[in-house]
This record gives sequence, C-alpha cells and structure tokens, in this order.
Amino acid sequence: MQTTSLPPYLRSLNPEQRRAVQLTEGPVLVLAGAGSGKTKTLVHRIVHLIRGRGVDPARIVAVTFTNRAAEEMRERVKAYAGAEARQVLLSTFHSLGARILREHAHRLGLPARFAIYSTPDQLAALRTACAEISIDDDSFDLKRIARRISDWKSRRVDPVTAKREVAAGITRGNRADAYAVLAADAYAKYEEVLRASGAVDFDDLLLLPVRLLSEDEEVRRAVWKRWHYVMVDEYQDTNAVQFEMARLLAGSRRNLCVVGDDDQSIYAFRGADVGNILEFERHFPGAAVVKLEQNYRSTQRILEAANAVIAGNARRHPKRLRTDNGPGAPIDYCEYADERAEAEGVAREIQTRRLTHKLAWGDFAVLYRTNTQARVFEEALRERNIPYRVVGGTSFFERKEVADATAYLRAVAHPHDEIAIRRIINYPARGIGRTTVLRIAELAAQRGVPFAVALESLDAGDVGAAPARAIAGFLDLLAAARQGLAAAEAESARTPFHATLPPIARWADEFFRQIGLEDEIRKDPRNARSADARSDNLKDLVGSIARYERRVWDDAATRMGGPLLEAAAEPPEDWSPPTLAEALARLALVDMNEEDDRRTDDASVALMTLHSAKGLEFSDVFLVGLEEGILPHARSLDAAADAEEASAADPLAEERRLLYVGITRARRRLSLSLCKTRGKSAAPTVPSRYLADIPPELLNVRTEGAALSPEESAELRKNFFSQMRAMLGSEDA
DNA sequence: CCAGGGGTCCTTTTT
DNA sequence: GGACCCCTGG
Repeated sequence: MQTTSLPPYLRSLNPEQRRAVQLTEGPVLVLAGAGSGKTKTLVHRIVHLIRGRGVDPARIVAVTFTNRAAEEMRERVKAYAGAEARQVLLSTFHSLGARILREHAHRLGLPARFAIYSTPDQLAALRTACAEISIDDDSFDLKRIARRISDWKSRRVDPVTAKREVAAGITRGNRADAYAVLAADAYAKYEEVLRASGAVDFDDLLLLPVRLLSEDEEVRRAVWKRWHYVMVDEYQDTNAVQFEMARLLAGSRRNLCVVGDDDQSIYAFRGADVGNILEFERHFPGAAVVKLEQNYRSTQRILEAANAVIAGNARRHPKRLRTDNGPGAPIDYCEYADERAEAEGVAREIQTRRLTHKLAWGDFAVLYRTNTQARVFEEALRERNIPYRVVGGTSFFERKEVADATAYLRAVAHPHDEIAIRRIINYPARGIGRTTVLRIAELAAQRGVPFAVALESLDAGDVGAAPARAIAGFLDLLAAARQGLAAAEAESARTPFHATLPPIARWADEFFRQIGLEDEIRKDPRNARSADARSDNLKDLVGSIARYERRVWDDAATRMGGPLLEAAAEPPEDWSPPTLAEALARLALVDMNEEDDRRTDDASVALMTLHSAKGLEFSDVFLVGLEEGILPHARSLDAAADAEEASAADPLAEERRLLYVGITRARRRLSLSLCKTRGKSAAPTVPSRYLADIPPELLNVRTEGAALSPEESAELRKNFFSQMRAMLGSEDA
C-alpha cells in the first residue's frame, strides 16, 4: 500500500474520508452518516489545507452551529496543526454574523456597540411592540407571535412581505389565522422597538450581515479578501439565511465544503431547510459529492435498527451505514406501567449494568423527546444515589435572576435600552408600579421621545409625588452606576494584570450587591430551594465578565508575541480595551450552560433531549417514552394534519429522524421503552408508530422487572465485591 | 397606587 | 419550576 507515503494526518483516514479531505477546490458536499468520523474529516481537511496545500490558516473559516462544536474542532486542529492553527476562524454562524455586523454596523445605521437580545428581552420587546399597536388584551400568546416573526426572519421575509403573505393566504381561503395577522402587524413594530433600543435579536445576527453582504459590494470584497476556504458543519441544519451567508462567503471562488447528514436534520422548527443539503448539487453545479457510510460507533444490530427506521422517509440522499463491529447485544424493548415505573426500571438497569459490564456512570444516557420528561428520571436516579446531569433545559439567560442582572448591566451600558430599563425599573420593588410605567410609556409616545428620555424629563404632575420621588432615586442609581462603570472601564484599559477580580467584573459584583439582588432572591419564598443555585448564577455571570476581561488582555499579549504583557508595553494598534457592552455582547453568544455542563463526563449519567444528544455518543443509551404523542410529538401530529404545513416540510419525517438520531447515539447497547399510561389520564397510550419499523428479530422484549440471567447475576456478584474493594481502597488513599 | 401572598395553569425541540 | 392571575391590605 502506498498509504505509508502519506503524511500522518491522511494515513489514519479511510478512502472515503481521504477523498473528502483532499478535494480542496470548488464546492464539496460530504454526506456523513452517523458515527462516520465527520468531525475528524473536517479537522483533517483543515490540517491538509495548511500542511498539504500551504494555505494561510487565516484564510480558512469553519462555521458550526454550537460553541461546543467550534471548541471541539479548535482543540483538535490545534493538536494536529500546532500554534498557527489559532489563525483559523472557527465560529458559530451567530458569532460570525455578529463579527461581520460589528465591523459594518454603521452602514445599516446601527451603533457598533449594539446590544444582543436573547429570548426574555426579545419577548419583552415584542410585548412593548404589541402594546404600542394596542394589542393589549392578554388573551394572546406572545411566544407564538415571536415564533412566527422568527420564522419570517429566518426565511428573509421582511415585515411588508410578511403582511402581504398573510393577506394573500387569507384571500386564498386559508383557515383564518388571527395570530398570523397579529404577528404581521407586530413584526414591523417589533423591529422599530429593537432599533430604537439599539439592539438586535438572534435572527438579526444572521439576517443583517446577509443583507450587508448581498447589498454592499464593499462588504463582500472585504469578506472575500479575508477568507478563501469556507466550511460548514451540520449543513442539514442551515436555514435560508445561513445558506445565503455560506453562499456569499464562498463567493466566486466557490471553495465551499459542507458536511452534514440529511437524515439528522432535526431543526425544521427553527427554519432549517433540509432542501439546502438535498439540493446542494443544484445550488452549486459541478459540486463533488462524497459519502461517508462507514460507521465506527455502533454494533450491527443498532445500525440495522437505525437503517430500518430511517428507510421510512422518502425524501433523502440514500445512504446505507455499514460497520465492521460485531452484531452486539439485542436491542432491549420494555413496556412499563407508567412514568414512575419506567424511570425506576431505567435507574435499576443502570445500577446493575454498571457492575455487570464494568461501566462508568458517564457511559449511560437517558434520551427523551421533551425536557419535561426529565424530572421523573431525576427523582429515580437521586433515590438510588446515582450521579446524573441534566443537559440543556432552560438556558442560562432565560433564568430570571440572570435576566434581571443582565438587564441592570445593559441599562447602565446602553442608556437608551428601554427593554432593560423597564425590566428593572421596579425590581427590587421601589415604588414604581405598573400604572406609573404605563403612564411614562404613554407620555413618551405622546411626545415622540424614547422611553428613557421621557423618564428623565418628567414634569411635575406627570406622575404622583411618591412615584416621582422613586423615579428620581432610580435615575440617581443609574447615573452613579454609569460613573462607576466608566471608572472601572478606564482601569481595565490600563491594567493587564488581573490577579484578583478584574475591574469591570469587580464593579458589576459591587453593583449587584448595592442593588441587593441576592437579598431579593433569598427573600422570595418561591426560591426557597433554589436560592443558592440562583445566587451562584449571579457569581457565574460576574465570573464570565472577568474571564472576558482577561481574554481581551490575553489576545493583546499573544498578538504582541509574548505570553505576558508587561504593564509598560503599549497594546497593539487595532486592539481595544475591555468594555461592559462588549462583554455583554459576547456573553449573549455563548450559552453558559455549554461552558460548564460538559456533555460527556465519566462521573455522571447524562439526561437530555434527543435534540441535545446530536453529535454525542454513549456506550448504553435508553430511549424512553416511545409513544404516540411523545414521539411523534402531539404538536407534530397536529401540524401534519394541517395539509398546508405538511406540504412545506413533513413534520413526521422530522420526528422519525429524531428517533434515528437517538438510536445512532448508542455504541454498545440500546434500550427502548414506553409507558402504558401517562400522566393523569387513565387512557392507555399507543406505542410509537416507528417501533413497528424495527425488525422484531433485533429486539429482546423484556418484561418490567425481569430477573437477571444466571451469568449476569454471577458477574454482578463478582464485580460488586471488586468495586467495593476499589472504593474502600480509594478512601484509604 | 403599590406590594405581596396564594392559587392555577402549562410545558416540543434551540442558536 | 415558572409565568401569570387575582385578591387583600397598606
């Protein structure tokens, strides 16, 4: 074989992977099956560009969906390509969008230091927008409107077109959808509220850069000069805007390599369009296509089940995963009486198998369709003292205390941020109630000035005497905080050494204490059990500001060429010192959950949704709640019943892919289960339709609480004692 | 006009 | 667990 003459980074690849790596010019579609070494292929492609083709690392950009994926690739590229790999840009779509937007914000009349609104702020902005167009009866669902608007934005539909679309839909005789009409009206106003606050939402981070790129030749040229090789991971999850972004980034060079698996497309609900990967060869004529069908992860039985399930979908790039692994154990299938029994059964299994098969807690994962299913499993695991971690769930910034704290910071950093100010104007309660706030909003509208301006220029008699005093006190608080922040930022700009808490972080910490945020948390009886966790979240927030400040200085240091920057040295030219506004913008782009709850971890059982599980693998996987109404989810069933929506993207096909993703997470052993009854309803559940597609000969149907086989119980006894000895031994040490 | 307590409802999936 | 509603008392 001539493989020995290949450089090491190519030698460890199979022929399929090697081909994907060596096709460096022009459009390339890599159809990567589950467990086929997709990340490895991408990483080695980057290394090959640098090492094999002599490409300047700074000309390479790889776009991912999550910070975790970007981080993982960064580590691995660094391991192969060394220090110069730092120059490769590994970024999420949203961070890349923010980066492009920041550089050219002025072209859109946006401040360079725009605020980024995450979900709670977005909803608040929408609430304000709705109030302004007098949709103020509380009988509508804001989140539903928000979802609608987000749909439009991810399809590049502007407010005017949205309105026209809705009108056209109604004249076509569609079921009158009051929400669509409402949402179309709210959309335009919502955009106004965002701009007035100098803020953008997550969708804007994609939409606005794409607008810049498609309308502004100069922006395009700047981007093309900078990046010559573009890679996109998880391409099946791109929406219309992300597709445009990828296309525009690649430009006429067309050095665009996308990697993905249409069978793992599970984000249609946020606008992802499988069409992007299915039609890649049409979008980019002459594209090379490489399939990675060799699976390195699972046993034959598990793959057969996966293949059988996914074969039920019609519209896909046909792939057939194969493996050199052995057949493996049969797939367990168990029907439990109810959720409680299912959770206990799974917990018992985990406890037993850890000993019989010498596994670590981290080898197990329990995967479910919805976050709410987690609770009963938490309880069952806790009762048995099995360490677990819940991955995902409510994100860091959706936690009330974090949203409150960041609103305070934003109110200080962005004085015209109406949404932030309104969130905190009466928290902690300081005597500025609902009526007064509404009164001020009214005045602002009457006088045609921003809310913050109206607040600062109240006349006698505008509001009562007591509220007026309270408002004056609030404004003093903000003014003082702004002074304090200015001082902290000045200090941070000249202090490269941050042995303790860096200045801005220290200021924030003191600010929170001065406001009494922690006291407020502890005072609320609803937080009785969660108070410590919540106050830890505040500390994490401060900690992440500190990390940001240190990183800014680290950047300066690396660019100066030394690990440590002498206090006397001048920072590089195009470097700017840390600011709170910048810290907040960066924070909004990282999910703080991602930072610490490392999804793979030896020491605990993982609990997560099927969505969160994508890209991960575990030795033993439990897929629970496989019932009609759960998987496929009732909402998808409703949507599928709607002929209109079904024609766009079949919601049930996506549910099927979700199961496919779940099955293919398992390396060694897969256990499927369902509950014969669920919740308060006595009505029996119906097994998920997808179960019928799994060939029965692959299954080992177990009854609840089945006894162990003689071999298993012998193993269990044997390992139990050695485990005990190990534990005792480690305690002595 | 404001604060705080208590009850009720729901909950797809997420950058 | 959380958002939200209504009620009571100051």
